[in-house]
Amino acid sequence: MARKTKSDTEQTRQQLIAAARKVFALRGVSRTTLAQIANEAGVTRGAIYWHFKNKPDLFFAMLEQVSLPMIHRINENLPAVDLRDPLRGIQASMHEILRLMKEDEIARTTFEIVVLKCEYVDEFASLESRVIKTGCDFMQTLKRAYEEAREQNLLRDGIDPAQCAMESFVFIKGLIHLWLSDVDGTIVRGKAHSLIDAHIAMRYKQVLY
Amino acid sequence: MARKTKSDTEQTRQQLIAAARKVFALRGVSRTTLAQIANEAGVTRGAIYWHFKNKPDLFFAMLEQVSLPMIHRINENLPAVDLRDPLRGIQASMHEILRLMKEDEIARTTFEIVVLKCEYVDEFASLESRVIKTGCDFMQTLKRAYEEAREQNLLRDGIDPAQCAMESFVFIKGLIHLWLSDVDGTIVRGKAHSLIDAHIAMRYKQVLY
DNA sequence: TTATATACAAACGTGAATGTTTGTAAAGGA
DNA sequence: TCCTTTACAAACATTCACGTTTGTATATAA
Repeated sequence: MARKTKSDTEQTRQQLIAAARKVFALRGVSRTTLAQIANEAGVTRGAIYWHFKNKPDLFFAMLEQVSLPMIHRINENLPAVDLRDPLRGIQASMHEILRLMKEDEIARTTFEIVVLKCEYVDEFASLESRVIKTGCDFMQTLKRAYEEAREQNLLRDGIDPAQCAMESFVFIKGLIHLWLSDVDGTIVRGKAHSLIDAHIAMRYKQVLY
Repeated sequence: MARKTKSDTEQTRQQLIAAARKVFALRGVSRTTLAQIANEAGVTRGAIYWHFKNKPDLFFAMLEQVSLPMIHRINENLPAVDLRDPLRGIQASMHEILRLMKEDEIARTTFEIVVLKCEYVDEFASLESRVIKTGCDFMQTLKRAYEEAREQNLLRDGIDPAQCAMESFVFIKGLIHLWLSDVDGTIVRGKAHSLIDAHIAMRYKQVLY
């Protein structure tokens, strides 16, 4: 077979990842065969075994493509938006997550696979701890923002920043799951943004709107 | 082979369901083979094919065993606990869910499978809509409780009962997922109950504790 | 008591996915 | 120009899970 140039090679790799994402989302990770992925990418299994060790390896390569830039984009919204009001930063960060899932098809599909089309066992069990760890980092950032809000006397009395941060994390976790499950968009998707606003509004000392 | 009496037959069926639950939780639904389940139950695959059509059929039978009584137990806590304070009813219902997951191993394992060890595709895609539907019912009940709370002037100003109900549903969904993911219990499990209390407290007109 | 249906066990056949090996045409270096 | 390596395709061998069929001992009904 015709050997490709270096950029062609990388393109094949990217096509394989894209094909894997598509088939994973359609058939689920376990039920997806490497032949299906190869077929979707217009190559044979030989190409997969050249670029990746096996299915889990391809799976994690697919994750890498989105996880790192995503974490960065979400965190950068947190502190910077409005230094005088950290709650707005949290709010913006949450809206950004939703925006990503709506507009970025790659991110959305990847989320979908991680949440609904993957079983957390054996080689994939490590994914669980990775997700948890990322969540903890996010929670820490949230906590700092809430502490800052309290110092600025914005936070409602009797609210503990750490607990509040965890509750926000639980909230966004649940929201993501429900948003993804609500495929026809009749239950959650239409109201998700205003839900975030309500979630944040409840934390203010006085309700502003 | 020795034919069993009627009660023995039902016992075999229950053993198969218990074995399926155990192996599903360990290996994930897709990777679990019927031979593994039969082996765990101390029978052969012949017994499985006698009692169930195939793996999905066994899977849904396993769900039936817990879903119906569970829904009932959770809902019964909602309105009745304290008619003078519906928010306490919501709170009690949420605590009851946690209690179930902690103390009822069958319920916990089943939750674990549904949340972490199952891919929502093909025959199992219908499970997603079932979960969603159950959630919507729960949300409706929550909404009525919040409306009642508002009529009794317990609810904080500016809170919309429908939105508040959805946020509570999102909260409990996220909490269940994180509780299950937090296997070593260092992050969420120890604080889950107080998180619920904080979630409810934030909805009161004045913070009581 | 005999016949039949029950509740499985055991064996069979089949397809299909995996990992590996072999083949091969072209790219890139010397 | 020639050789080596690359980037796959294609073929192979093996395992394995599934569904089906057949066998069989025994409860139960007649």
